[in-house]
Amino acid sequence: MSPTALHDWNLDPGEAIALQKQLAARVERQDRLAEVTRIAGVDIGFEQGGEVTRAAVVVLAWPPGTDGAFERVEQVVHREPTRLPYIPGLLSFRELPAALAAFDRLTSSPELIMVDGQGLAHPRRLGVASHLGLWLDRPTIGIAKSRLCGHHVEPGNERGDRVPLVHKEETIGTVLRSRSGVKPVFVSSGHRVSLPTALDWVVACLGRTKLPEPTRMADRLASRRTAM
DNA sequence: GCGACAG
DNA sequence: ATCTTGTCGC
Repeated sequence: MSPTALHDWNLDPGEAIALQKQLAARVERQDRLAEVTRIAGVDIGFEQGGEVTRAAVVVLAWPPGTDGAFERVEQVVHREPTRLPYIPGLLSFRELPAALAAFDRLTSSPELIMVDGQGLAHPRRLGVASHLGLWLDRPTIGIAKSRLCGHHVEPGNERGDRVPLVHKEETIGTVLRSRSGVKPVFVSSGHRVSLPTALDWVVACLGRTKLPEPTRMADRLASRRTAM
């Protein structure tokens, strides 16, 4: 475990859940981000039938060019043996070790990080985006392609339409129709970014695609076999 | 006890 | 997440 590490990663489910409850109290839900000039996108993919975990981090320059295109400043792909199976609610324990190794190899310092997965929209308010933000002590936003917990009505069918995601009397995120006619995405605060601000950034990074550019590019790097 | 369940 | 071709629609 590194000097700045919050905890060890070799925990059984019971210990992991207890740890999440402790860490959740340390997640900052208010805005506390520096001026943004670099935005990172993170995603994890698997190879060899799941035996190998592949973490991808892409850093884009902000703002995009006049043509709307984002300049790719840096990218890192890290592979390592998969350590745990997927357990709903404990995703970060399976994916973060590889993601952190990828960040260790990153030379640039993005002021904002967008993660493929939930942030506060988690049963114990510690989705992978929040967990990563806490560990790196950096602002993060969670963008998931499906729901983990909470309830919501169906958002309008036009790009930009949104409805709140509520869990136990609390608004934990926003269900956003990022592209008309396509399944909505679930946006939530990760760490040091409020929900309104998180939504602003996601919308600002949206092309004509469903996913914002940072995670969309990380997605391709993590899932495709071809070098990009 | 019976469902639900990020990636 | 991943296994996988063609096909429907803007």
